[in-house]
Formats: sequence, structure tokens, C-alpha cells
Amino acid sequence: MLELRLVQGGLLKKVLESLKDLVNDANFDCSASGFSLQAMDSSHVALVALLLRSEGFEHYRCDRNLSLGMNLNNMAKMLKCAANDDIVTIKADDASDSVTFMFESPNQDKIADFEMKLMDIDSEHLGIPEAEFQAIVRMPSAEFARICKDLSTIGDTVVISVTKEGVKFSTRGDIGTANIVCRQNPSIDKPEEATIIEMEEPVSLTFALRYMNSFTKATPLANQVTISLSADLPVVVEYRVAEMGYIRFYLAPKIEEEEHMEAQMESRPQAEIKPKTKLKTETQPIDDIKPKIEHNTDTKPKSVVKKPKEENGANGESKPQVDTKAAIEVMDVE
Amino acid sequence: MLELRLVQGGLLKKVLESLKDLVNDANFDCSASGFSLQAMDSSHVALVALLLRSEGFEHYRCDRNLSLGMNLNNMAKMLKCAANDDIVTIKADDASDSVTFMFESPNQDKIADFEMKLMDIDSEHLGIPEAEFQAIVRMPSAEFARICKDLSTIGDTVVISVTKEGVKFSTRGDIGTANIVCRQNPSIDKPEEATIIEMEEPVSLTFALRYMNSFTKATPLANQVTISLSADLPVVVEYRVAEMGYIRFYLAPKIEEEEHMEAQMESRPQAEIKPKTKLKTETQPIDDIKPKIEHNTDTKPKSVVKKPKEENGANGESKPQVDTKAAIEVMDVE
DNA sequence: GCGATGTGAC
DNA sequence: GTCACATCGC
Repeated sequence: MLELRLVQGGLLKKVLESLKDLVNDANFDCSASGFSLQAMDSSHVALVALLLRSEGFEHYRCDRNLSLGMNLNNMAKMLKCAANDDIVTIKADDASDSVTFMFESPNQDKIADFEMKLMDIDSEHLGIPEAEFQAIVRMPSAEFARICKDLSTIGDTVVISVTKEGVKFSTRGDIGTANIVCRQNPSIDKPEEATIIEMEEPVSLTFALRYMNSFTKATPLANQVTISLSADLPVVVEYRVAEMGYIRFYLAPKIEEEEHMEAQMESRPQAEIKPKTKLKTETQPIDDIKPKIEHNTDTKPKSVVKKPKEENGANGESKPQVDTKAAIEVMDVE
Repeated sequence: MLELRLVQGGLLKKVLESLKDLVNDANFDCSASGFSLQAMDSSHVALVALLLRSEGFEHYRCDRNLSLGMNLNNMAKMLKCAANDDIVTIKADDASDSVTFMFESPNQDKIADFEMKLMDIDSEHLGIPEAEFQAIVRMPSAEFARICKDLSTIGDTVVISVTKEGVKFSTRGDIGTANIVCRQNPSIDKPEEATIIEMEEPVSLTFALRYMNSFTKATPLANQVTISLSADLPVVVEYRVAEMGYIRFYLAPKIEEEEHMEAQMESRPQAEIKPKTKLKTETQPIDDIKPKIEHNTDTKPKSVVKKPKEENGANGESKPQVDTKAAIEVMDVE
């Protein structure tokens, strides 16, 4: 028996709006500690992890661990039927193949219940270790979203470069280039507008803007976003979910590959090639960096996820992550 | 000679916005008592009746009864050219084949007149008797609109079930089921938020959400809507037009047909079939329930409306309306 | 014609 | 920041 009562139903609506474009189907894992989800996006490039801790719920009952396979689009449809100030209750019987969402208006005059069939979804639960990062940027989430959106009108990838002074987002495309620099700014009086950089050493990594723009669908959840970067790790883009947990998006950096130079030249006719700057990048399926992520032994994977179609990633277990730091000249942030 | 002057021009704009999606062409009937319209929707399933009483106009002159055939889309286009606070005057000569809309800005600085050609439209004017209903629900119009919209993301039809305690709106579709219960709530201090149920006996009827969603286009006209239900009558969804009259939408309930059970089973694999619950429903063209509606002898029908394409409705004169009450188990509203 | 997105007003 | 309205795309 599962019964989770959440007073701020609007939160759950926003969580689903930020997940549904990235992931079609996923298992929600319910345990005594909370309500969580981990899933790869449909193209197996990005990974999302959601945690809503049990303490954040008004009422939280979870007699035994349950994995509820849901179609996130359908779940989002149902949650859309809740008003933002409705109280939302999620119910499931241990044996049942369906889940019930109950929406109560604040004055109790309207009570709605929506029942949705559950799905059997193959998934692999990875234990993601808390990694050490070379740089962690915290900044206003709306600003980050705006930057990603703006840059994607120019190019397909963003180079995120962090120095002590600030963070630079750069792109280039057929029509030109763009660089947006955000200075560090503690903004004591308005902490939600602060831009804070914690840095061990400068780092510069390249990512597909397409995914970044999916991640920023979570912007309504939090005023601030943190972007954690290390040369050979996926970036972590994290939005806190008010007092309850977080939604974290992981995306492997694009890898520099010299052997595809000619393809590069085609797509960026006006590229200025600098020595030591390898230009062609390939999106790395996140499965390939699995060796970096240890299996979390306290959860039991139901089955193994399908391998992505790309053959070149299939033997990633023994293939080292490229040295992104060496491949890209660290750009100065003025 | 016809000359109707309406100070709240915005009302007429809203009336047309709520009619034009349902009905393409219709006759406006002008008599000494008021300005009215009655028309079936293009698929002959729903019926709409509008009344604007002469007393609601600042000036009302109608020398003899006139029937003005208009294309409602074109009329709506012209009325869109009026500001909401413009004074609108409708003029027509008895012999003319056109109508003039005049818009005056409140300070008289702007005067516009738009002339529109009239059409010759075959229509049948039905005298709709004031029926006795088993249940009349009055509720906030925006809430009803929201419910119909939400349910239509899940299913195609809505079952409206009324008990003393409240009204329940239910649907089911491929992705699951939904039930929304609105409790009775007199809301003395905010009458526009009240939900009032007058009930002779519990009633439960099924309707096509598509039409309901067309009806709710009239939501901007009134804070409240009344939904009048009886087992073997079309539902009446009524919006009052401020101090002037009403716009009423009629929709025949869907009929339970046992013979299509197997089609039902296909589309709802997980349906729990209860005894006495007939599952397959068919939309009943509103022509078929003509026997329930007497011809109004004080208006002269110009001609007879075309029969709907469906053969099974063509001989509806002698076909009894199904006993919906017996076919559907009355559901408890807790 | 309906749904989704973006913009403007409260 | 939220809600409603209008416009554009499917």
C-alpha cells in the first residue's frame, strides 16, 4: 500500500512537465525514504534523477518498496487536470497494476480521482556516486534557460568554460558565434539572483544544446540551478525541488575526435581552426560512461536497459573517456 | 424596419464567439418581444437557443417580425471590429437583403457601420417546452469548462451523475479513468462560486465531450452555468446573458446499445463490466427526439431541416428514446 | 478545430 | 509570479 499526500500539487505538475519531454516511460521507485525516479532519455544520451524525500509529503505511507512504471506523458496529462493549489495524493496497492491520483481543491468542494494503468518497464537503476567536480556554478535558473535558448538559435552545442571570475557559454554556427559571460556575483540581498562559482581548476566542456534546453524545462521548479563540471564526467544540472529533494540531469560532454575532421569542415565552413583545437565533437551515449558510475547495491535492477544503436559505444567499458581538458584550449573568461 | 440599440456591445461579441464554432449559418428571429435564434449544430446533434429580450436593449424597434439569415462567422468577424464598450446598433429594412451593424465609441468620437449580406437559410423553428428535470445543477461556469476540458484529455464522453450531495463527472479512455466530484456548496458570500443542486431523483447521463466543450465557449457570458438533466431528455446547458436572456445548448444523451458490446471490449480491455451497465454508447441526432419537442405555433417554419446522414435516426418519430436511467447504474457520489 | 506557446495584464 | 488572452502550429 502506497499513499503519498502532497499539499503543493503544483510541484508535481512542474516535475512532470520537466520530465516528460526527455523521458517517455520510467519507473517511479517508492521506498520509506522517498519517491524517486531515474531514467535515461529516449536516445540514451542523458540521464535524469528525481528525488522527493518522504519528509516533504504531508502524509507518506509506503509499506514496501514499489516500482511504478508510468508513461510520463499520460501521467502529465492527468496531473494537468489538477489545479496548482490542489492537494495531490498518489495511491497504489501493492498488487495493483494501476495508480490513482487524487486531487482535492483547497476548500474540499471538488475531489477528483484519476486512475492510470501501470506499465512494465525495463530499466537499470544506477547508483550515482557523489563525485568531486572541478567546478560548480550556481546561477539563476531563468538566466541559464535564457542563455541556452539564445545560444541554440546560433549553434547546436555550447562550450561551458569556468574560471574563478565567471562562467562563459559559447557557441558557433553558420551565421556566426556567440559568447555569454556571467560574472561571479554573490548578491547578498537577493540570493535568488546570485551567481556563485566554486572552482578547483578551470574547466571547459562542450554539450549538445538540445539536451540543455530539455533540462531547462525544470526552470519553474527552482530559482537557482547548479551546474557541476569535471573534465571526464557528465555535467550535472540540478534544480532543487522546494524542501523535498531535487531533479538532476546528467549529460556526457561531447568528445573531440580528430579523425572526422573533414565532416567538420563541411558543417562549419567558416571555422577558424586553431592549433590544438579539435573541432569535431560526438555526443557520447551516457551508457558509455557507465564505468564511472557504480551500481548502487541497495536497489535491485529489474533488468538491463537496451543498448543504444550506436555500435561504437557498445564496448565502452574498456574505452577511456577522452581527455576533454587537453582537447579543448581552456578559454579565458574575462 | 428593425433598429436595436445595445449599450453593452461586448455582450453581443461574446454571444457570437460562443455560437460560431457550433453553427455556421442561422436565422435571427426578431419580434416585438426580442431578438432570438434557434439552430442545430452542423452535425445535427446539438441545438442552441438564444434569447435577448427587447427590454434589455436601450432602444428596440421592430415593426414586424423578421428572420435574418446570417453567416455567424462573418457576423462574428464584424462584431470583432467593435470595442467591448462600444454601443452596438443592429439595423435592417424590412425589404432589405442586408443588415447593418453600427458601433459607437462611448464618447461618440468614433462611429463605424458594417453592412453584411443576409442569407436565405432553411431552418425549422421548434417550440421547446419548458420541461421538468430530474436534476438541475448550478455551478461556476469556469469550473464546468475546466472539467469538460480536463476530461476530454482522457476520454470522449462524460457521464454526469447527480445525487443530493453533488455532481460527478466521469470519463474513461485508453490511458485510464477520471472522476471529478463537485459537492453542493451554497457559498453565500460569493454567490458566483456557489454550486447548487436541485434534485427530484438521482440521474446519470452520458454525453459527448466534444459538444460540451463547444458549449463552454459561452463561459465568458456568465459566471454561472446551469445544467438540467432528465433521463430521457436532452441536457440543457444554460448561460444567462446579463439581464437580457440566455443562451441554451441542448444535447441528447448518448444511448446505451447492448449489441455493440464486442466493439466495446476491444477499446476498453480493462473495463470492469457490471451487471446492468450497457457500455456502448451512440450519439443520438437531436432530430430524433423531435417528438419530445412540440412545434411552436406562433412562429412559421420556413422549411424543414435536412435529415442527418445516419439512417438509424431517420424514422425516429416512432422510435422511443432509450431508458437511460435503467441502462446505467446510478453511481453514488460520496 | 484543438493544443501549445508566447505575450500582456493584474 | 500567476492567470488570461491571443497567436501560431499541428
